[in-house]
Amino acid sequence: MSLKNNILDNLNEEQLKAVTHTQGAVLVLAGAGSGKTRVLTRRIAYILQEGLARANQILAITFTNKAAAQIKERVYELCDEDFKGYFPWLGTMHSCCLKMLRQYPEEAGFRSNFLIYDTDDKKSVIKNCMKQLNISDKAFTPGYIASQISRAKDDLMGYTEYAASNANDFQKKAVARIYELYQVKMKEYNAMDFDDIIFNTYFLLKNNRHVLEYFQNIFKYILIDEFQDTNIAQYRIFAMLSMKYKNLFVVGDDDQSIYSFRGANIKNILNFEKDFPDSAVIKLETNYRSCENILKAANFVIRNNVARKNKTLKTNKPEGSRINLYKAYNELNEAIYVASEIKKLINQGYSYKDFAVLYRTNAQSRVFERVFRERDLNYRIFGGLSFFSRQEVKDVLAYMRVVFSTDDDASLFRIINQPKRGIGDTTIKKIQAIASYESCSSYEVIRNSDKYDQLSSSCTKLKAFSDIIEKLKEYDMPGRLEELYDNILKLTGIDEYYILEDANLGKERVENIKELKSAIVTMNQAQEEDYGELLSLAAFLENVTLATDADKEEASDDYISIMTLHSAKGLEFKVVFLVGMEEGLFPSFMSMSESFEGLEEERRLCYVGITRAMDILYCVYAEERTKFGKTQPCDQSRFLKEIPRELIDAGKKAYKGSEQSGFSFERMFSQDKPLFVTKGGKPVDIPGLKVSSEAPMKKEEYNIGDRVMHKKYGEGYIKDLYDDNGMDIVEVNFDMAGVKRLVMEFAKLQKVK
DNA sequence: ACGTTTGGTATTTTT
DNA sequence: TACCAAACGT
Repeated sequence: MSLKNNILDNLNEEQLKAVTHTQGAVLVLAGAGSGKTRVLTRRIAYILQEGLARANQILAITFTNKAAAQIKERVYELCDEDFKGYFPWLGTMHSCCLKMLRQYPEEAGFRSNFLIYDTDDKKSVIKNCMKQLNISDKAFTPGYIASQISRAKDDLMGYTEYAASNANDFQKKAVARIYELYQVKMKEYNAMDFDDIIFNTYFLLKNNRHVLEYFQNIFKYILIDEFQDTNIAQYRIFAMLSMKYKNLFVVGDDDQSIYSFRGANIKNILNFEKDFPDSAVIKLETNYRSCENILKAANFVIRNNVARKNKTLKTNKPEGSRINLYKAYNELNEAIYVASEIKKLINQGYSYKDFAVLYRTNAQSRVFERVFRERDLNYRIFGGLSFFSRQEVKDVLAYMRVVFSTDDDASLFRIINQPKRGIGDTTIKKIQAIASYESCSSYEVIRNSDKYDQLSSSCTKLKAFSDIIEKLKEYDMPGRLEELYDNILKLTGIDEYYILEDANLGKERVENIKELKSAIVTMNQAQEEDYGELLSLAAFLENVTLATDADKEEASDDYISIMTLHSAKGLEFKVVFLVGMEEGLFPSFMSMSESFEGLEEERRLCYVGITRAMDILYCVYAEERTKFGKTQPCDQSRFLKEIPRELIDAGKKAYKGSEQSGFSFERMFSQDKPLFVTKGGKPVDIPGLKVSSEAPMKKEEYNIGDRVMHKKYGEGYIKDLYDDNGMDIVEVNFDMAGVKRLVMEFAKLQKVK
């Protein structure tokens, strides 16, 4: 392995120690901007250079996809040539654990083609469980149940333990029942949720000695980034794996722990020192990122937290400008102000990529998107709902998933009537009842629907559906994913269906599923280039659920980053705008109602936000903001008050321009609803004009061009008559209501002379 | 079986 | 507001 010789250049004493201390466990407490990533990547390169391990004997864990990509890139940069065919295990907790599970699915209790369920899938399974158990979704929201189950798994509690430890709690006993049924169903579906990936990996290693030993022998070096954000289950896994070589290296900062809502546990740091009593502890306390004023502000904010190790970061950078504070009228004015400041700074020589707009909630992104687009500013919104979670994309993916695994009921019932093929709720209930009685999969019932009397009426439709799936299975082969995609569209006609359903929305949907195809093509190419092998359906589906949009290539890399404070962790920008700094929004109302711990976590989040900035920091809040459709007055965030006045430049007055008014004409006129038109633009029922409900119209009696009368839509001309999947459809162009597609059997049209 | 309307409700952060 | 489920009518 030949490496560039600068691996140890430009490191301070502590950093150097962290890089070169390669014997035994190491705990690095790294403040914000103290060169954590640099240490991590150099250490990997150093281990390789010294020949202490081959690349594939190194396991490096990050918290987000973005961080994994970044570290990968930097490690590759540091190493001149490739890794001689060996690759380090470098990825998120979830992707690395999944890799182990894929290697030993049977030992983990799953069939090899198990699938990963995302949050949506998970919620829909929980909903079904609640229905089945007759637990009203008013008692608990599915979201609450989901988080209870997650927390339990984070603490390695299965449903049995959960039930046992909550035996006296009436409500939690109900949760335990749902938890149990949920796990039973997931097993039937041969599926895991995100938390199961971790949970099952733990028990895979714990219960299978040979598997544990296999991986213990592989991983000579284990590195974990963002250690403060790991939960108990995650920590246990990697502690177990490193018991042989004991080379566990963890980096973290208690002040940046912002994921306790996901079970992250500071106790892990204490456990670490207990489990590895000889561990070296290294502190990185010099910040190389932010100007002094910014760092001072961050320190002043974070010192208000009670539960923290006392430390103060120092910087060697210049004082810099003071923190800009701006009070906007409302969220629109806020976005306009940010846009104008960005334009101003761009004229002074900054470029788009130097800016980040950070907010507490994804919902805040909208205004920025609109305003930036109007002003031709290059931007990119991270997070929010990912491309792969759009309805239409999920539809097509559901076909792919069912082809891959017919046990996947969540996907199966998503597409069984999408596009409409006349299979409704009643039929679905029957199928599920039969499946549980026969203890086979729902898909098997569908495929053999002719054998069940209860399904006689829908058997033809069900067969037609399963025939499509069976035909598609032919393409479940590495390298044939594009064909699979093409045939899904061809055999289901789902693209035409979207258009038929709603011409405008449909167009957008078709665009999106076309983009899915280019995603397939891109991933296929990447797979060939990186690994010299064809992309399998399994690998594709996994990428799609586990990867967010981090790996989506952008045409230009010069854009303003717009994202939540959470996604900004680990990143840095020359200019940062912290927007929506208002009580109730940030700190969020939810966190304040919990406990003081919730508030402290918000404060850490604020600390993370401030320390993202290198040169200039803006804090913006609005006097009033629209929340749930209502305009509400806002107070500035308590965090702003924690920054001493002398660090703040509040001289920024309201943005002077034609658009400054707090009263928004734009909003007033952009309402969808016209003021003086009858409801929905449709004619209102006129009393006295009754249409007798006669026998259903017969196809033979009508022709294209006939004038007909409809009870609700009024009069119009028949535009088209045709058969759609066994249903007679009539399309009528109504004078008032426009073109409507009606099922002849129910339309009850009357001929008009 | 499907489409539309209505009424009720939720509203944090991510793999 | 925006989204969803149940109710209602076709």
